[in-house]
Amino acid sequence: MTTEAEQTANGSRNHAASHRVADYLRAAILSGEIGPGERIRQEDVAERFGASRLPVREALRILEAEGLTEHEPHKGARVPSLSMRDLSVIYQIRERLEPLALTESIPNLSENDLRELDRLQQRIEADTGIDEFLALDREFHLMTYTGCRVDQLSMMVVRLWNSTQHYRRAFMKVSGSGRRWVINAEHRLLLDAMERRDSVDAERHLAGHIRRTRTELSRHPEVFGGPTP
Amino acid sequence: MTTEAEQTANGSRNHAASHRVADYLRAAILSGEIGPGERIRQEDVAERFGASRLPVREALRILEAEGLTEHEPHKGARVPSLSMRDLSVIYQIRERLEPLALTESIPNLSENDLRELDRLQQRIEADTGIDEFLALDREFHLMTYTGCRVDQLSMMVVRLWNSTQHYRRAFMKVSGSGRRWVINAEHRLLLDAMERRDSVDAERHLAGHIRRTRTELSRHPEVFGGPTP
DNA sequence: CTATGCTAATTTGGATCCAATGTTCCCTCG
DNA sequence: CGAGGGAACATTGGATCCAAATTAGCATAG
Repeated sequence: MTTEAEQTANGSRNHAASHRVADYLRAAILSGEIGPGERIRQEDVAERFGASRLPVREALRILEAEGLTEHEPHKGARVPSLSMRDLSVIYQIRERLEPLALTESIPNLSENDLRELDRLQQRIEADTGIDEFLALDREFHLMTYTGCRVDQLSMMVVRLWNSTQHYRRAFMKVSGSGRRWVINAEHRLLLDAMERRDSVDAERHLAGHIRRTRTELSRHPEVFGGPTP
Repeated sequence: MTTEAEQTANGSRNHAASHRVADYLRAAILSGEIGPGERIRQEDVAERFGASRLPVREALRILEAEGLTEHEPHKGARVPSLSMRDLSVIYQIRERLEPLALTESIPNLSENDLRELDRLQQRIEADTGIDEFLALDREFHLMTYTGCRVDQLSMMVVRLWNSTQHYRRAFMKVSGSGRRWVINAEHRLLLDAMERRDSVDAERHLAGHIRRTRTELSRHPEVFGGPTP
């Protein structure tokens, strides 16, 4: 599962233009280049992408179905803003879904995958900037689900990550780096359980990891004030 | 939550043509008119719908993102076939997600909603044909989630129902009507817990209901052989 | 008689053009 | 001076046209 493939939120290597545009826009939204509430004009995208508006329109329909954009007839597309309640429920969904994905994945992970996860965690523990941390953390978690062979489940998980990416960044910026220490410990416990192929234990650690993040997040309502003026 | 609105899998009353076509195709797939493995030709749909191919193309992108169709460049769209494992995992997802949606929903349900649910259950208990039963059962369950105000969660639930609709029909046809008795009892227990606003109990009954259906389903592998020759 | 390769027809993908709707800005009237 | 209306502009939605790719059918050679 390459980073590129993850972004597409589906395993198919469908490289029609609509999908390339969708990937481009998805990346722009995930990177924060396009923030919540911001509008997306079809012609701008078409021009920047060097194509006509048609593939852009199809791409916007895809993103709409993924929940990454909202549409109003004759008004266009914008990135939706989430409320604290929305975000909290999304974390509750993750808390129930991702352990399942993990259990589905663990039997299919190779020893090599596990070594790669270990290397990733070492890079996470190095003192990097926030953006690099976010990217690595995302890569780490999604990689633990690499072995999950059920497309619909992996897709759902990736989409949950996608729709919260912006708020995760805002959260990291205000919550300080004290949490990184906790996160690393939790990752280590998770990795240990995975190396023992102990699904039950791994599920428990993962659910706790997500639940604690949600709790911490709920203490920072200022995350919602900043980027949507 | 009207039946029509449910089908769209999102609360927005976005009645652009692409969405009307998407609704039309979705209904055709759910009703079994278009079965797994079957191909969808753009021009056919456009003609039958009295529009050009463009809205159809956008609609197909939407359905693709919803997992209701697969696409290959220059080959077109088809309804994907699910394996027994896929279906089983989808039921495991439902077993974890729907109880959450129920808990989110229960506090927001009016007394009137509950009475309506009761009437629905009475209609389910009447001895109807399979297709009517499937429609009513779907309406019943989705109605229990009416109070869930988190779009992403309701959307996920509806899509899980959508992607399994065809196999649920096939299952009912082979499993005989003995199960209906069990289903009715489980629905009654669920309704009772909901009327007491006991989320914990309701979650337990719902999870059990879904789990037992999955178990029963796994005893009927012939469901996958029939409709996809 | 079968297999392979070429050609023609079908179907999807993309671009441009036109129509419908929404928005903005300015002018006029109270 | 402010509010309301209208016209010009900007943006999205839909239809038709053309190009690219795949598939199917046929002919020919082994």
